[in-house]
Amino acid sequence: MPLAPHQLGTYFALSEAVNLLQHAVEQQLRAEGDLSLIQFELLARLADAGRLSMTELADGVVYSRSGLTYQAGLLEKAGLITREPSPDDERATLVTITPDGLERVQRVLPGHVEIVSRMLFSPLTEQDTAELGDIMTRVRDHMRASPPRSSIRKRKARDSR
Amino acid sequence: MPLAPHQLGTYFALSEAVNLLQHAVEQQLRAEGDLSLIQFELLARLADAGRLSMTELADGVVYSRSGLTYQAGLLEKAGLITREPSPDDERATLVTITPDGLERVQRVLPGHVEIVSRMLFSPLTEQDTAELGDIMTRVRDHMRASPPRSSIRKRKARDSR
DNA sequence: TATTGTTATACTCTATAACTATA
DNA sequence: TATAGTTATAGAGTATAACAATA
Repeated sequence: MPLAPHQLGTYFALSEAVNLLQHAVEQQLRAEGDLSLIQFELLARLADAGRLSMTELADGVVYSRSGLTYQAGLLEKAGLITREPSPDDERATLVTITPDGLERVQRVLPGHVEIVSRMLFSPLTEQDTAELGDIMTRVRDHMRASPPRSSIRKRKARDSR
Repeated sequence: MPLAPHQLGTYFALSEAVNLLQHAVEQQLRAEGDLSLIQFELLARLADAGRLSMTELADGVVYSRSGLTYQAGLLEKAGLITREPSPDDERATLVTITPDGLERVQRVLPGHVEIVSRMLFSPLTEQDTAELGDIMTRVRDHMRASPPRSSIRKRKARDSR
């Protein structure tokens, strides 16, 4: 089924707007907190959850395990997180945010929020925001429920080893 | 002004969904056409416009000039575009898509469209799509009209040299 | 055997600054 | 002086495969 013309326009506007927003946010995080977007997301998740295993931390960040190890290494070297073996499962590593890490998140959060408010929400009514949230929540849940073919391929390839 | 709770949820759903979609699209473009998303976007713009200067090509792709030169170098080496000096303005470089480049775009387009249809649009009604398009078009135009502070800083820095 | 995580490695991408040439 | 584009270079991010250790 080909895309209808209005679908194409919707897709382009969506991609372009999110790219512009992410680009602006990356500049802000780098300037005010010396953090990449992914590092901020990891810290924000930890600030919310307190302590997570590497696998839990990777969930939702769409990341290879080695990539997460790399980023965790940077954050640990910067003193923003600590890693320790889990007592429950000795294969697992528990990641904890440090006071410095919390301080860093709090430092960049106002600027982050200000940009998102100004760029994304300022031209929207409350009803727009609610509709957008409803639509994108449905889309996200749909995507999470039906993984792309690449994941299926990977699972099949792994299964047939 | 802090974000209202429902704004935060909207922002997260939006970011996460677009990230998942882009990740899937990148896998598909790489697998079926050996192209990065940016290379595909550049080729698609050229397929539509036929011939563009480097500056025109950069518009909308949010890219440093050197980054565009790098990507154009890759595409030219792959035989998908050609570059030639402009007769009108000898500083400018005109970029043209080759028959091979067009063929490459056409090769990956069906898979691309299929993924976007399945991941983004399949859980949406026509009205959802229209609303999403309307909202994101407004947001995108707003972002384009009011550039982020970093651009202002750059202009001011340049002006005061 | 499967899972958790790390390491080694190679590659891609991106940004900055310096540079050339034209307007 | 400003603009179009390239180059050199350095750093960051990413992915794959091989690996060790535990479940």
